[in-house]
Amino acid sequence: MVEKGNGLNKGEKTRFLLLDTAERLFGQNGVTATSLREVMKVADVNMAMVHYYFKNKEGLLDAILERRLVPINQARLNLLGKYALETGGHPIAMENIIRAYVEPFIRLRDDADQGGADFLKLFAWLRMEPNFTYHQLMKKHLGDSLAAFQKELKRSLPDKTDEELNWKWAFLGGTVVMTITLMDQIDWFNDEGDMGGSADWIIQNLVNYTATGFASTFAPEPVRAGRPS
Amino acid sequence: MVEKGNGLNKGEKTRFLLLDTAERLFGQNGVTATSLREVMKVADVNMAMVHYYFKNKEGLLDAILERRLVPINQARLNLLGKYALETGGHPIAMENIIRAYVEPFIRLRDDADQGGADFLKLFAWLRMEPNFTYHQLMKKHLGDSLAAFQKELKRSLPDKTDEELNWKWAFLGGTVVMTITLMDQIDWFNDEGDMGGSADWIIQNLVNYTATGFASTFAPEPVRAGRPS
DNA sequence: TAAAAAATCTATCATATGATTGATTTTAAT
DNA sequence: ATTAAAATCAATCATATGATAGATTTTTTA
Repeated sequence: MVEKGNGLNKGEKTRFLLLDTAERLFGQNGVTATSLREVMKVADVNMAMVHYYFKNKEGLLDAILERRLVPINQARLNLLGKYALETGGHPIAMENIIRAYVEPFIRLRDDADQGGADFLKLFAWLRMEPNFTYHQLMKKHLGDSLAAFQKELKRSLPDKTDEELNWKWAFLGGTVVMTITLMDQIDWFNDEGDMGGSADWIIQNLVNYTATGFASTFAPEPVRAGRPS
Repeated sequence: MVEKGNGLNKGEKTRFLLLDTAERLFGQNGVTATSLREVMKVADVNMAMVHYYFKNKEGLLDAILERRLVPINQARLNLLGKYALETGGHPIAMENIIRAYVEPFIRLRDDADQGGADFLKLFAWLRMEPNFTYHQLMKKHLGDSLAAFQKELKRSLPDKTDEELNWKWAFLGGTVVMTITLMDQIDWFNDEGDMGGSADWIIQNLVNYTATGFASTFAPEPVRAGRPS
């Protein structure tokens, strides 16, 4: 329900219906575990429609990712740009780099439609999935904005090696993914309730935690054959 | 090949063979994406053997988890006990709590057999998997040691709320999972090579990073209906 | 209103899956 | 050597899956 029923012709309507339904089921049960038949049944749409609109299951997933990640990337870059403007040429504070990356993403949770939250789960699952095809799909939709963040990262912490920054950025990714999983999962520790808290609160703490971690010191890089440091 | 072929009778031998093979394939391709037929084919063992030894696919996964996690939990608690002894009644330093938790786990990567590394991937994937059955399996095998760590955590950082500690512990989990994924994945950033480094180096940095993060400050906890703080 | 295009439907293909049964072989015990 | 138990095997069941082809309906265009 990203697009309400405003002025959509018949085809667009079922296309969106499929995207919404698949996003929900993929997020709730995982991509592999969700059959196209199930999607069609829930959406109350004919079997053949997936192939008509998306060619195949992978195409469907691709469209889901695109629909959400294009605006997300845009928002991330906008925020990054805003912070860059504020500092007037100086490096952006770590907190703000992280915030620019995390905030548009986590905020999906509070989207008017449940779809945002479902997408987050789908994304978290996808990030950990060993399936290479799915990974490539993700990178395809994330790749562009990543470079900008890497650049700002390096500017903000010029003394750190690329390897250290890459690892820490990955740590951030893991924290984000786990946050997503936990926001929605039953409490991992208590078997009841959730680990709720508003998106704002979570974002704030996630940013603080990660920014602090970025300040930590990595051990001297071990010498590795064939990789110039 | 956790157990070499010493003194195993026929049944135990194929049982271990199945565990090894399934662990490898589950880790490399994911549980859902790996069919029992594939496992049997690779192990060169008859189809019915899974059900003979493990009842079904879930039973197989269960056995895999148990084989690895029982010693891991033991090692974790041993380390924690060692550090507790060293401090002589005083709270254990955050670094050491985290190290006790992380080290036995990450070190699986350097096991003589590739199985340890495969298991790590399996575990990481499992942690993010929405499938509730699989989650319960994990908790069943992790539950016991978790309490001990929570207790030491609280002792070490008595001023933090339980909620903050739970969140940060979850952050640690996410970082660990991402580390596992990354240790073995082709470089997420550069499309080539891996993000290697010895297990020791990685553990050291992971511990530093996370311990630093634990010192960060959470925003004041928002009031939540029905949940006493 | 007639023709063209878009969208939907029914039916089906080819294959993969987890699971089970009952016969058969191998191993261990007497 | 004989017998009981353990382990393996081939064959099959019931079902689920992604995908496609071709007919049919609906919508749009001229």
